[in-house]
Amino acid sequence: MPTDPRRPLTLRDVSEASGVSEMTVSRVLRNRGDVSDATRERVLAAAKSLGYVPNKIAGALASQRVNLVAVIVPSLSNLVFPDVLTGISRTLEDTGLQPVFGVTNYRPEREEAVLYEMLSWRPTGVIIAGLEHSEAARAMMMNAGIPIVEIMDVDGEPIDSVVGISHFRAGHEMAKAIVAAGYRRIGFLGTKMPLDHRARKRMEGFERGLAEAGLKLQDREFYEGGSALAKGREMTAGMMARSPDLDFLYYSNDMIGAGGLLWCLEQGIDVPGRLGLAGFNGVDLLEGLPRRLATMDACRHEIGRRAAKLVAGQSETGLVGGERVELTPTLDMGDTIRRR
Amino acid sequence: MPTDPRRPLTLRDVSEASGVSEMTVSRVLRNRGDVSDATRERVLAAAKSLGYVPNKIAGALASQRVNLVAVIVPSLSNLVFPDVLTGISRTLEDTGLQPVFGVTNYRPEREEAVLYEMLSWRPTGVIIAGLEHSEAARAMMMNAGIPIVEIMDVDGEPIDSVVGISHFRAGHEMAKAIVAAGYRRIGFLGTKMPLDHRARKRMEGFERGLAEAGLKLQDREFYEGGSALAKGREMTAGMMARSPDLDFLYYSNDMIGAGGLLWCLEQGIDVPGRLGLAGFNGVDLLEGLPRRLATMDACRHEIGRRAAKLVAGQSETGLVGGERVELTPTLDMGDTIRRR
DNA sequence: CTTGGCACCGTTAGCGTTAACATATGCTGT
DNA sequence: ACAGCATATGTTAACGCTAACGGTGCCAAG
Repeated sequence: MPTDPRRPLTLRDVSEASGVSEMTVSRVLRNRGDVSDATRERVLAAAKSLGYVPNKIAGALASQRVNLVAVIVPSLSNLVFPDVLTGISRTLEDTGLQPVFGVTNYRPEREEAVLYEMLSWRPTGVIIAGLEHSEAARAMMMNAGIPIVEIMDVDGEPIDSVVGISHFRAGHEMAKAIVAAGYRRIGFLGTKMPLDHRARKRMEGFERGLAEAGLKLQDREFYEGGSALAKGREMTAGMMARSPDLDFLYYSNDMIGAGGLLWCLEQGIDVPGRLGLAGFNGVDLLEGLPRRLATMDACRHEIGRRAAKLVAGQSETGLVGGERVELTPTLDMGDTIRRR
Repeated sequence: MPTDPRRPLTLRDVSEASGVSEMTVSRVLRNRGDVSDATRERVLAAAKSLGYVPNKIAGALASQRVNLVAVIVPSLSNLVFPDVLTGISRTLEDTGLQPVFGVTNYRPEREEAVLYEMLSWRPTGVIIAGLEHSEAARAMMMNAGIPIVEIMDVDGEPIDSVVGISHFRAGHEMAKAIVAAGYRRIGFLGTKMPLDHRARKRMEGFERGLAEAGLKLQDREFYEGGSALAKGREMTAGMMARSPDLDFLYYSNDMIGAGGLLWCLEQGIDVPGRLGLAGFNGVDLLEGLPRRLATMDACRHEIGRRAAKLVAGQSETGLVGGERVELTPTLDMGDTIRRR
């Protein structure tokens, strides 16, 4: 542990070193109120030479203001979230607000714990993934008296503001596009995560879309754990062996879709003629595959950006609180859905 | 913004509601000191019904203890960091410590700002990527009087503890393996990031390894921005057009390596016979490619885990501070380096 | 010369919690 | 019965900072 020579530095040390009151030092360090240039210089020099770092704990307590924004996401392995966080981080960069991330691993009790912990730091706002929370979590957010922005998903009752896409509609649109392209015997491959509500809603929307065309899923399979690309391969092989007459596979994310695509190409299957494929997310990581997988953009950066703007009070609609921002995911037909 | 009915709740509200002193409430909520079961019940019930959430700002100020750990990384787009953060997050989960993430975008001035901001919350420890920091940043960490753990890289002078791998050595080992496999005309493809010190060190180690065998790089190319997979493709095509006699390509990360691999396979190039390929990172995301790219594991989870243990004071060596943990990346020859 | 205003800086009183100590109550053993 | 101790609760004084307000000196206008 590096040097901790004397007791921790306080404003008083800087004030003594520069011969002014603590209040003046505080003013200088926060750029607030009038201070002559001469004293400002002196104070800054003293602070620097001492290596003083303000104590925001005390500052926040005294001023009742905290520049932290709590950001709660289920996972960092799912490629979607790092992107959202990046959007948030970038947008907050020049607002004086600082994001504080917490991860729940898709576990409601973890979410509750992380939320409690974060609220106890009295952040300026909360950005949290999803609309499904425990009763206690909802109650905490309702009572916090700060802006709450639920992100990713708009299918449900928000606590305050919400920024996201309709996953139900995303699935629904995809189903319509697939049916319109003439595919009829459709299989679904997804994750075995009862708590991933967005994946569930996409599938529900998808099935609804099929139903409207008088169709239903011919086969489905779910996986958990392991590398998505490899799983996509395996599951595709398995499903095509089991249901060889399928003419379309809808994957719940791009990674398993890419695995499936690679497998099909190796097998010499005619994609998209004999078999169509689609994923979800618009993971640009995957640009550069032999063929562009059909997908739907989840608007990850934009979600992060808009959510951050909302907590920063820079709403693009001028409203305050209770805002609903539904973004529209664009369908990218790629090279794996045939054009008629 | 959700209801903010009355003024914010404090310990006093809970104490009045339960008919005991604030101190007793505080004791109950922290599980510290003796409280009779009867009062404990009463206090908990009151706190719950009021929806009280403790104010850690005040608590931290009074107790001079903060359960936050500052975690500073350059980026979240680079697949490596989400993995490290996941390791940290998981390890800290049952220590009562809470990670607080900050992102610098590889910009030293950003790093300095984020660090200053985070230190001003007086965290219990700091986990920060890399060994290269501005003078001011180093000074801040030296004076913070808390455990500092620099991660990812061990090639340099740590401030306090360090957990990582030697990127120089990683490059060096890879060069030796490639040479041993009989390749002689070698090209390098990497990122154009002067501030990505680890990539730089890998390349230096790599060149040294070649030099020791009397070889040098025949060609090199650097990219920035864009999708890594697509870039890998493009750059590989470009380089092979320019230097058709190359017999090995070393990529600074697995994503561009994968792009290159896909391109080679499409071109019908004999990999690894005619042309060998290798990347870096051991991104398990990529398991499932038609062929397994040779790579070197960066020990991402383990780095996160060990670093978290260190700030949590659970050093695996029993030492306190100033610890150096060098992990050994394992070389995975995959299917893209020929075996003799 | 006064008056008012402005620029600059200091004083006072908390912010909500906890450490440390003080007090009250019951119980044990002799 | 009463010291002696453990258990259970209360009281007081910080923690380091900032909001709010109060001076002081100086200058321009009346």
